[in-house]
Amino acid sequence: MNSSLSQISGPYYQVAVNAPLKGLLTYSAPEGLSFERGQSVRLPLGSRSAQGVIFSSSPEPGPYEIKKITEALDEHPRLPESFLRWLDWLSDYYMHPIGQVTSLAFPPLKKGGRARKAETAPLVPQAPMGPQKPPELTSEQKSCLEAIQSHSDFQVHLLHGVTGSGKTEIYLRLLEDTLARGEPALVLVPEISLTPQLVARFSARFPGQVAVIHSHLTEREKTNQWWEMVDGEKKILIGARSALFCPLPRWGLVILDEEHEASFKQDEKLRYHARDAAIVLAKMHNCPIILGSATPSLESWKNAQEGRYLLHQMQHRVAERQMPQIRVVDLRETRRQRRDPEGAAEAEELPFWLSSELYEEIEKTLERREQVALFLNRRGVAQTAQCSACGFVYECPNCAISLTLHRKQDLVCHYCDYTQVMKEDCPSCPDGEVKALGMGTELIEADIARLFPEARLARADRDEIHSRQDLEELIRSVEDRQVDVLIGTQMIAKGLDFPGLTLVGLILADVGFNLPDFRSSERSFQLLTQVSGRSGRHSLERGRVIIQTYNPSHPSVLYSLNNDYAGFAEQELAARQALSYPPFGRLALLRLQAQSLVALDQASDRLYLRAEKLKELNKAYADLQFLGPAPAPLLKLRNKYRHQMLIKAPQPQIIRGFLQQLLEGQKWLPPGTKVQIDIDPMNML
DNA sequence: AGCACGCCGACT
DNA sequence: GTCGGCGTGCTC
Repeated sequence: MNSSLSQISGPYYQVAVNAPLKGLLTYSAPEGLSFERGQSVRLPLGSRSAQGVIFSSSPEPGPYEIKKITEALDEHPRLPESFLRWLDWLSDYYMHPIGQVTSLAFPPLKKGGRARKAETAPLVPQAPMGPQKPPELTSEQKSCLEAIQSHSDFQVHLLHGVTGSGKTEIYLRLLEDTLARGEPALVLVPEISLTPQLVARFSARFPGQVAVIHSHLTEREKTNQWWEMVDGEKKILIGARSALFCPLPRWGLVILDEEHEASFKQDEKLRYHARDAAIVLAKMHNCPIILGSATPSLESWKNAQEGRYLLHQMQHRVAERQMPQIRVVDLRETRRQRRDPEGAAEAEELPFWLSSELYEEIEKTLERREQVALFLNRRGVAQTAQCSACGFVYECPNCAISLTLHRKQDLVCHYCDYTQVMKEDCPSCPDGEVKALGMGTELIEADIARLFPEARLARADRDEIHSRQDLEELIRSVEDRQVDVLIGTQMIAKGLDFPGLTLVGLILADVGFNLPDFRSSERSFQLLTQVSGRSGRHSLERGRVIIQTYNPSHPSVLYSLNNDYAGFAEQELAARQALSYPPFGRLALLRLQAQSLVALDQASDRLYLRAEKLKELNKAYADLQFLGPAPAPLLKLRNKYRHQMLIKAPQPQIIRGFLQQLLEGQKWLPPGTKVQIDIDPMNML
């Protein structure tokens, strides 16, 4: 589209208003005033005052009683044409009200605007090392960089580099080019890896040019960073997915690191995928976008294989550091040996979750005064607590899942944080006793403390690490070698880079192998690869990784053992194709929610009948399949019952058309029920 | 999302 | 008799 679109002339204007309304609302202009597309205005809405953005104009008022726009909000930037088209795309693709999508392009603090309070501490950490000279590039890095640099227009580049291959240095070089052209750039990373270390590395190279936006900043801090980018005072915006909505004056380059991360998908309100949204944003603004990962999502990998994205690969670590040596320990074998009378002595000594192989490696590593990290993707001391007589399990009253046992007999729901105290006498049978089953990070910590009393331990999980500051402190103490053994969930599996870390143990790779989700295999492979990648990133000596599992022949284990991403992708893509799961075909999830099961069942029945009829009557839906509605894997979550319907089709437009017709006129919905739509869902629970 | 309207329980 | 609980419905 062209700039003539912004030359709109009233007298009536269609405005995207911050309210959950399907379309735009029509307003008139105050006498003598006219507006442009993309301009922000304040207007009356019902009995209150709201903000909106002008999208178009019309000569006719339409069949409503028209109200008058109050005033133009001139301190806000006029949103560029390409940005407005991107907002429109988001609203349409994710089926979310345009006004609510548009409201995300405002700074969090509406009042006060640019007026800034002096910041107490600099948000962008100063690099402790001071300005640094760029390191020499490896030949792999050089050729990737040159291949990317040869495109100045829109192009999706998939940068596939093994852990430690120096992807960040490529980003920095590309940002140098962008800055030299005087253009701003956007760098998106998963919230969890948005640590001061990462920001410091960028700001060391580009002092005074970097702004950050993430969820742990106060509204005032976010607003200040927002304005510094919008006003062009800073040129590089590093942020979590919400930074996409900062209306920069231009977009010269978009970088999205760890592109496979599921956390790029927002799981509430506007359920957008930051990767897909960023690609469309780059396309609208005709600028290149770099997707980086050691384990690309299968969606991106297929796009690269088929030539829609340009693939750039780096298969070696920098400075001739070797990939870690990975050993798989078969826990079935460990258990068999310990049942054997001759192995009984060992069984006395070692906790059930610790193989002698891992134990010995921990011992050797500690003797060398190097660091160990142990990962287990599960918090608490036990998975659950169960009565040995009647099988009773404590369940969360809000979420219908079993509670996890933490220390001091606290039972905690990991979905809603409900807590209660466990009583050892079984509440449901006269003489039963409730005992811990399974394990979690707290148990690992207690056992390691007993086995290695000299070692200094630290635990990183959501029970220990509540704030960004907690995480910073933990990272610093590991960097300063105040910690010998770090025990954690995946919170520490990603992006962290500790020079002294030479042994990584994955306690139980199997957690997650068999979740009711077609992506569980891909997620396991990613986790195994990311976790192993933490080991020996800086030592000349080869890092070591021990993976404990009951499924040593699981493809995720076998392929990550050989560092064979391409092999894994090939077999996993074949499996997906057989079931027409993404990236072959598209999915959407329609979720029904209600306080009562009666209302929910009624809603489900009506939805099913409507879906049947719609599919029958419309040839366009011949290739579309819908499954359910059926109880969601978590039927009850946060005190709401949930049913869901999974919709599969070859193209996303088919699904959207179907959903639009299916939900038309929500009169059929029983009172008290709500519908939620998730396009391209990542979380099927 | 807000905000008003409206219809039932326990309070000065 | 009113104050206020939050279910329901609308916003150009």
